Amino acid sequence: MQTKIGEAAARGRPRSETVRLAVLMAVDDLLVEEGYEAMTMKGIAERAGVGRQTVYRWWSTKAEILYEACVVDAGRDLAAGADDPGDLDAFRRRVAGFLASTDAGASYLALLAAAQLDPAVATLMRGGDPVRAAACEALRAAPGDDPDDIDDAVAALLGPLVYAALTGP
Amino acid sequence: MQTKIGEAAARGRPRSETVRLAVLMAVDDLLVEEGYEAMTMKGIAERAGVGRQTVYRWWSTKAEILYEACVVDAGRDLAAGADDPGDLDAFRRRVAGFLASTDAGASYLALLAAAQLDPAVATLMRGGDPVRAAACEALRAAPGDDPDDIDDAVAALLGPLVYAALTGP
Amino acid sequence: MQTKIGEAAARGRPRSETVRLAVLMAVDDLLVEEGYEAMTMKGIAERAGVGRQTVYRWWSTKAEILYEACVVDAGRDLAAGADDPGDLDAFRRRVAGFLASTDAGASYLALLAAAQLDPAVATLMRGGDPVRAAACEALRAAPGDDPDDIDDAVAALLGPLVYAALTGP
Amino acid sequence: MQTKIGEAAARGRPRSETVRLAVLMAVDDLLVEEGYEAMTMKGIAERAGVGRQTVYRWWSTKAEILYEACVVDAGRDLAAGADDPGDLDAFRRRVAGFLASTDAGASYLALLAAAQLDPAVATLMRGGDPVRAAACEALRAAPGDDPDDIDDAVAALLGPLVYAALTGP
DNA sequence: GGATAATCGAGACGGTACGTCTCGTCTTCCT
DNA sequence: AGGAAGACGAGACGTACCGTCTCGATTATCC
Repeated sequence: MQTKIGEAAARGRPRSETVRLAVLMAVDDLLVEEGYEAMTMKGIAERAGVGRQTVYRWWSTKAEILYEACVVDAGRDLAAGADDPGDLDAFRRRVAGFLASTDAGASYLALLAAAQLDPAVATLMRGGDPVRAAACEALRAAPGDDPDDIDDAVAALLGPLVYAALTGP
Repeated sequence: MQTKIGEAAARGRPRSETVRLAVLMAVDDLLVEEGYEAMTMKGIAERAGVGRQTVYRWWSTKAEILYEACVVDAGRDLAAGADDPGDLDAFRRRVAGFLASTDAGASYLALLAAAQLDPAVATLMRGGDPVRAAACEALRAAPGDDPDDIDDAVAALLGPLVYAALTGP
Repeated sequence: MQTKIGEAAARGRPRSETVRLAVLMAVDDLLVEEGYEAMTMKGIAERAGVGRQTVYRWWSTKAEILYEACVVDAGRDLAAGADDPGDLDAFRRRVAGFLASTDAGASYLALLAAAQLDPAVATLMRGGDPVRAAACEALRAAPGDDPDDIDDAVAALLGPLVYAALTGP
Repeated sequence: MQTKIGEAAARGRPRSETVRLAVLMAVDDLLVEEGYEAMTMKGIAERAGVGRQTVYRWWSTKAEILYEACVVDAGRDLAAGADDPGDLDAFRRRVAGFLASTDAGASYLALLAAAQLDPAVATLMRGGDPVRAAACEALRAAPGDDPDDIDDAVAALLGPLVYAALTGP
């Protein structure tokens, strides 16, 4: 197998995909078992059976790892049905299910909360919030006049769902 | 009269109100200056000019301190206007201003987020959420039929406001 | 009851002899039970059933308390037999028994050690070492020419006994 | 050949000899400057320019560090002359000089005292007392009949010297 | 096929917050 | 005034995790 034309030749041992997946799974598991606050870089490395430096080589913080683990699954879980692109009520039900019942939903809520407490995480989430992106798309596809302020519309659509998930049991 | 009847005589040196206020103010200041995540019990004690053990004697975690600092101000800032008890739009504006512009609002958002990441904080907030309490009261006073599910009604009322505050700038 | 003529009238509540004895007994007990290092002012006060400030009012350190508890008993235990003032072998046996078998002996060894580690205790012991005093008296009463250097003579007399007690089981 | 047969391959970063020596020197210095009682694990780490955890990784207590610093030097300082193996008076002079004038001698006296106050230190010293070991060897080499009780002989030999050093200026 | 280079597991390193302990002082009420 | 109770500022305790570093071992590409 050859390297793609135009790519710098990758010298040295290539990154282990096994390690990447082991870390992402470890983060998912630990979030459920211990919660975000109790989760540590040390614990993640040990759970994944991986050296600590190896984790730091590819991610800077636990939030970054969780974000990567989250976006992969969020696309799948959220766009799952993809029933009627214009049905906002169906989208609402899908988001509610995502937040309440999936690992990726729990990760997303944790990241949303962490972004509130740590500016570094806020920067991470600012650009690529997968749920917000899905909401924007659903709003665009929905019939009716485009709202004046997209932010208000998203808040009206997602706000009650997210609030219920945050304060719910 | 020296001590109230039925009250145990207070033995030993009484708790210093000065210290209590210094700690609450320190927490308010540090939350604004450094953020919740960077705030530490050590830092709070030093900022308040108080021994570390003295802080631990009265509060277990920074969340507990912040909660006490928050509820005191929340009642004042939130119920301030109290213009028309039945005007939900006025209540919405008041909450939006509280979340966006007051120290107590910032504390409240931080606690809401921290509750998502730390089960201990969740327990703390479960019982006495001052904003939720105000929302329940506003809903009760508003004209119109009482909603079937109070939780849904609160989510519809506060959700967009809180979501906007969480994801806003 | 009246105050003695020529003495300043003792105003206020007089010092409680009960408290003094309770503290001295507590120190003796705690030395045996927990050892000198583990003994604390707080622990002494609690064991004696006495306020902490009350202990500090009359003594500055645990060494001072132990010293007072020691000298009272040392005189009794050491001069007990008082058989033949000139018999150095009898004195040796008496000292060995004192160091090995009495509470006051244990206290004395602890103070001797503490003096080595803490200059404040060293100052305390410099002046009034009860065992050294007894040894000097025994040497003076013994027949034979007075030694040139009293320090050497005391070291020759007490050294082996103290060393054995220090390193013994 | 890379690793000796039967030896486990040393994994991870090897222990820093620089750190070990820095800590031992810091202990020696602090004992002289501040005394044993005032010496703290925190202070040792700071003086050595070393993390606190690094000290705890290799030693449990300040006594353990001092012991390691002491035995290294004691062997050198004590067996230095080694003039006539059978000359007990020469040995006495060597020990007296060791106790009075060397850092290792001061460390030894501090450990001897600490062993009296703290059972953990006593256990540490019980096995490997370097001065006692030297004394046993000197006695064995000395002409004359072997004593009935080695403990008595050591006490007679070292007792006066140690006692003088303990109570001296 | 040997040199080069980046990855991996392991773990020591300096640093810092944790929550607990005792210190010695203080402030209150009670006797 | 003495004494018991207990809050106070201060600071060391031993532990945990932080992020960095330095090892030996492994696994790829390049010459």
